[in-house]
Amino acid sequence: MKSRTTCCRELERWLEPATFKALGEPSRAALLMLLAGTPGPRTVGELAAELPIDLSVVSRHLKVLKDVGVVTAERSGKEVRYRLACGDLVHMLRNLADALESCCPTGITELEAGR
Amino acid sequence: MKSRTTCCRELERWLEPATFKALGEPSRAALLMLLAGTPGPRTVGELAAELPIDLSVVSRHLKVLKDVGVVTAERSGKEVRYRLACGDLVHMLRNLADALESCCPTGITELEAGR
DNA sequence: TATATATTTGCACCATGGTGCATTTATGCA
DNA sequence: TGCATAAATGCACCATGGTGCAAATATATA
Repeated sequence: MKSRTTCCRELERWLEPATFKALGEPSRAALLMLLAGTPGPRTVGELAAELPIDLSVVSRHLKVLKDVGVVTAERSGKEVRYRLACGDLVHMLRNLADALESCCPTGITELEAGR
Repeated sequence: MKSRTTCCRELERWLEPATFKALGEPSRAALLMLLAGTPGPRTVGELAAELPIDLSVVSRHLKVLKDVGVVTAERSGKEVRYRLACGDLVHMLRNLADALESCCPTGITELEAGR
């Protein structure tokens, strides 16, 4: 098990507020699920067609997700194809879980969780 | 590997916007790190003493974290001891990571991550 | 160049929410 | 009961940000 000071550095590294704020907005969470729901990239128009919000708003949400590295964008002619950065996201979540687990004394944790 | 429809249900289950919104606020992220940084519970006053915000604000932030299950509260005399629900949080993060991984075709994912 | 389509950006509106101060509530003790 | 301490709540202020519409930009094609 890592030391407590080490786990705190790890926590600070992976608990990026901007990323969680990006994922914490319902419309953006819906976008993420749409992107995860089908293989391959999707255009802004395709995504907007499946949500009850304006295309321009979808474009802005995708920019937010791109800025925190949750999605990647690639222009293809007139369209821009957005793709979920699945590997990076999974990597972040697992590292954060590991960091938290390093911090929390397992015994107490299990007790608290009531299992 | 789970089917795509299954992974979407799992995603919807674990990608709770309220939880991520709670973690996406810098002051609350700081609270989480303080709670993870030392073993055992902390009182509102102790936590407020380590942050540049008013005690009342800390109290409110802790309520938000409690409402989404990130921390637990236990009154002990005049004090209220807040504790990180570490096990639940780790559980949620790992399940979310698994759901995402089930959705994303691994080959494409690895390519995107540039590894 | 002119036109059409896809996306982004400027703008204004408005809801949400983070903040501090003052007050209230909860608890323990004399 | 009265007083002191810890925490929560009411309130007002203000910054942030989600939203739609219109205009601007990017790209392909005639």
